[in-house]
Amino acid sequence: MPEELPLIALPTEQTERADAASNRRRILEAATELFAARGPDCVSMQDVAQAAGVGMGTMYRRFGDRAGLTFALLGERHRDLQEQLLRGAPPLGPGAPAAERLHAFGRARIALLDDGEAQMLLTTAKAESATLRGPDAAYRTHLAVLLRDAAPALDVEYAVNTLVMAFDARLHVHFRYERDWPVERIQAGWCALADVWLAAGAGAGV
Amino acid sequence: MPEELPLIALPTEQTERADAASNRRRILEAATELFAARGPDCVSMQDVAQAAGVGMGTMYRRFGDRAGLTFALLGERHRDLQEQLLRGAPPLGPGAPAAERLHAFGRARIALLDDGEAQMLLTTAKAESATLRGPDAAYRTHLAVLLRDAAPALDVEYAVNTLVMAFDARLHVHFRYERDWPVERIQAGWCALADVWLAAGAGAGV
DNA sequence: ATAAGAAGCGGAACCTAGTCCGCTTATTCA
DNA sequence: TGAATAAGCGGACTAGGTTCCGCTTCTTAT
Repeated sequence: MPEELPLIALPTEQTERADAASNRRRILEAATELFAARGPDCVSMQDVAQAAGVGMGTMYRRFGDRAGLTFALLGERHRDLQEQLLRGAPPLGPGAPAAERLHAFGRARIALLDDGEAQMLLTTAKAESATLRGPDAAYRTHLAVLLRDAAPALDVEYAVNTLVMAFDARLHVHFRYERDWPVERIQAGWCALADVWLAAGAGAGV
Repeated sequence: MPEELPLIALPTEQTERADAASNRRRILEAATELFAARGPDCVSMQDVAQAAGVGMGTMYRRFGDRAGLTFALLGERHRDLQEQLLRGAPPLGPGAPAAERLHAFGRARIALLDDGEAQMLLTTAKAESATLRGPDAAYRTHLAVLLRDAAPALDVEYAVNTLVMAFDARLHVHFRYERDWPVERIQAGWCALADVWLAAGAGAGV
């Protein structure tokens, strides 16, 4: 039996009108270009709307807010990773021991964060954390499943949260550019956290 | 020898001009009243300035930004807690074993968060986390000292971050009001996290 | 084919955090 | 006491995210 399916929802439902779908695509393309060209902190929603040739209303109808647009832009990479988690080869995919799968996942996720994602997420810093609504929301299930199997003695929900909070974009930027840590140190730290939960939870259960 | 002194800076330096100090006081009083009366999410910086009888320039000269004002409002409670950590009776103050001190601190800090602080911090959600600049910034040192002594085998800086990230206001509100957890569960989760780091780090060191 | 209605659209208006700058006032020192 | 000066002040202004609403366009059922 495969794990639960915490797939990131594909934004394009079939009930979307043709012009709406084309606008969505144009907005995403325009945003991708502008973000790449100027950096995400020098691109306003106006800029994107103008470049895409749509009005503000359209932007906000499609994506809800700036965070929604950002998450949509990040969606593809995360759908790939998620696909690997569900059906890829071990250690990312099923088949490897929990500790190895956790490590592989953590490293991969932090690598994405390090590859421009953190900067993008920082520009969305409104009233909610990416952890609860953004890409990482989808990984909670994955982590919960792994922990529940391998460390049943834990308050799995709490442990999962410590693990995803560690993907916080501001924290990543802090470590990386204010403290000059190499990515590997952040990844190692995360793996240690995962191990530590596993060790603590393995005892009582099974 | 006492621990290092990560004291939250008192905002009133003696070099502050008399009118400036009085304005600071009036702003803080006005903000306290308005926040209490309407809730922090229904009070703009304009509102506070008007109620205090000062201009916007004064607000921003005194407190830098909305987050600065909020942190100042929270300051007193945190100075109290910090005082207890440094010079109070065990288990908060010096003298108790590290695990007990960590538990006592975590519970106290989460109690503050639960007592209105989370809602206030949510309205500041700009480009930085309270973890890096707000009240919790001051607790990093405390945690680092305790961990360094009791668990020298760890990457203490990373572990400290997982511990303070768990004080995230959004996360707290999520657990508390969207998932309806009792405070005690959050506190227990945090204590478990602290224990788990201690257990992992105690082995190799000393 | 066409009319009815839902879905979508544009962009001006709004709200609020944060900045700027010319004027005012407390302080200090002769 | 009375300049000189640095600190502080007010409030109009800017910028950017978000909302609103009257108009347009796609869809579909007849």
